[in-house]
Amino acid sequence: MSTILDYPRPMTTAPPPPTPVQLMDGLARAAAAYYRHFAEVAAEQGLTLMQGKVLSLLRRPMPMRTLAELLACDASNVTGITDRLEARGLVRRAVDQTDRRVKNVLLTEEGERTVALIRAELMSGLTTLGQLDEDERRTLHDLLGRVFPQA
Amino acid sequence: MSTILDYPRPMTTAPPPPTPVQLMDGLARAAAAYYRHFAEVAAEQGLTLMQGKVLSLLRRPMPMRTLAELLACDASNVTGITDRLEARGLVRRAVDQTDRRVKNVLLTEEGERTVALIRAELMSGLTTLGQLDEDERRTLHDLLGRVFPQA
DNA sequence: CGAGAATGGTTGACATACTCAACCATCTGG
DNA sequence: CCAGATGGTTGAGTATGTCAACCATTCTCG
Repeated sequence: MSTILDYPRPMTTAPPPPTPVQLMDGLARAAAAYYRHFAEVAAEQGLTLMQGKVLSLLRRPMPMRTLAELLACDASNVTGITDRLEARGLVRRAVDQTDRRVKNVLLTEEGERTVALIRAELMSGLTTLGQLDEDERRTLHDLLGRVFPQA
Repeated sequence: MSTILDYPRPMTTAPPPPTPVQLMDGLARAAAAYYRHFAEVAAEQGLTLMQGKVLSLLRRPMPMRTLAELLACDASNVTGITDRLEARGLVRRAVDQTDRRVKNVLLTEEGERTVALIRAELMSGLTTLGQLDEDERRTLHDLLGRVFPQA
């Protein structure tokens, strides 16, 4: 059909580049799909999306305030989420010894187990990731890092 | 053999490919950053993340049920969100003529204006996207499409 | 046709997420 | 030592989210 619109391009068939709008749509779809998957995985452990997020962030203990910044939400919100996680025995508050205002949140054994399950299920559910070869994984990682720079 | 999809790098230093875990982390960071940005843009219009999401989905009128599927949430949830959007005059319910059970949600003029602002601000805020060249945009779009296939 | 099942949407009850203002405890800098 | 900054909690209020129960309409099939 599209015989007329051709213009000189490399011998390999290069599809037309996506418009910025299409790219933005792609990002939106990807982000939505990621969180849909994450929410499902968290739900398997009886957790909400946010509870799963917090557990995932706790690779190392960190103050409530830091969690609030990472989640981009109010500190009082973190209080509530942490309350519920603590009530389930997945998390613990430990008063910081150098600054007694600070409460460090850390995973309990049970919390470690749960987050390990979540991570495993998160990976095994995204089978498409495993279908990328090394170059593609490197490229995707690099491009995402450039579009969404660290911090 | 896919020479055009590679971007230039010195032959000697091929950075190590990211581990699956690192890649998953990259996806998590990107998704979080995307929604943080989206939420900020929506907030500029006095809207929540979900309200902004719904407006963005309404490129064309669609039944409540379809919205619920796209948002991956319960239909009764969509009722609430639509109620609030309708109360602000951004959206309207129209009974479908072929199936009178169905209510199609559509943007009002005001809703169109608002979503246009959101889209514009969403783009102009992500300046990093504009810094990718054509090949990189094509590659990113392609890889995202493969990791998160359309429906 | 007509009775029952299926579907789209709303309502009500309830848990969670989220923000804001007010507040206490602790720390920090003159 | 005191005034202000900082970390966290509480309380009020709204939004989001699920579930069960419920109409209205449509579909299925005897």
